[in-house]
Amino acid sequence: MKPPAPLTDTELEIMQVLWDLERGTVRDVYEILRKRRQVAYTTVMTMMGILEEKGHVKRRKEGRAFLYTPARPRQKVIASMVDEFVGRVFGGSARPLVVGLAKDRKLSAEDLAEIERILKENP
Amino acid sequence: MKPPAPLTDTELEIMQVLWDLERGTVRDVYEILRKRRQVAYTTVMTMMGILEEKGHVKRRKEGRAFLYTPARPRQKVIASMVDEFVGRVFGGSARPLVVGLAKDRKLSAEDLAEIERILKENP
DNA sequence: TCATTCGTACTAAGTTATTAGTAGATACGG
DNA sequence: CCGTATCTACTAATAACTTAGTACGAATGA
Repeated sequence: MKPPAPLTDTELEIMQVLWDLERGTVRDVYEILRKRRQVAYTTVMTMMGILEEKGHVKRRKEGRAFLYTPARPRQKVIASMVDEFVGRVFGGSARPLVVGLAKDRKLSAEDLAEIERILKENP
Repeated sequence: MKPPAPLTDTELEIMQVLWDLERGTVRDVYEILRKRRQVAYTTVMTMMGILEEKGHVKRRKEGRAFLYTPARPRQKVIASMVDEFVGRVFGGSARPLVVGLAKDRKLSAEDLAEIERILKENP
């Protein structure tokens, strides 16, 4: 059960759609993606095939087409992406990340309150 | 003055060394890098040449070799990497990022206090 | 002087990611 | 039944990234 290879940009883009849908066919994903940017149906299909090979999604036949479902919950995958990012960019410490966000005014007082609430709740 | 293309992994690795050193030759960077992992001198040189082409570093002749200096401060570059990451992974909102960090206990009460202090100081 | 060291420029190979086209099977509408 | 649409599998082309080798000039030192 080792975690799959990290998601590339396009892979992530498709996974986000799939997490939102919870499940979907190539066509489902394609129809959503094409609203944002030009992309070919077969491109989406290729990418979803790759996601399946890499273990990011499971698929089963559903009528004529495959129905794809995320293999791991969004939260877990995103968390490991954050870990990787923090490791690579900040040497593993989240503190300079949030400090930087605060200095650049990317965090509000409400965000702060929310963090405080979470830290209190999960002691 | 457009910001250069985003840093790739190896580029970032070298930039981190260069920001730490403030300036350095290929050999300086090479000697530090090779302590962490196997790498060829010419590989480091190639990468630093690419960093120069991309505008991430400046260089000038210093005796026989080139002396490289970062073109932009670490803080700015890292901040735009964070922006890109937050945009790509969290749709642009820093809140779910820090909330996730808090839930995963990657933030301490001290970190929280530091954020609070910064938000108060920069109103 | 002459071999060695150091540094650069140039070249190249291997990998991965991304995008999409083609061919063929299957289903479906009329 | 036949043409069209849909879906998959396979193939391909391009680009970027990473790594490192080769060639050659300049300096060094014995």
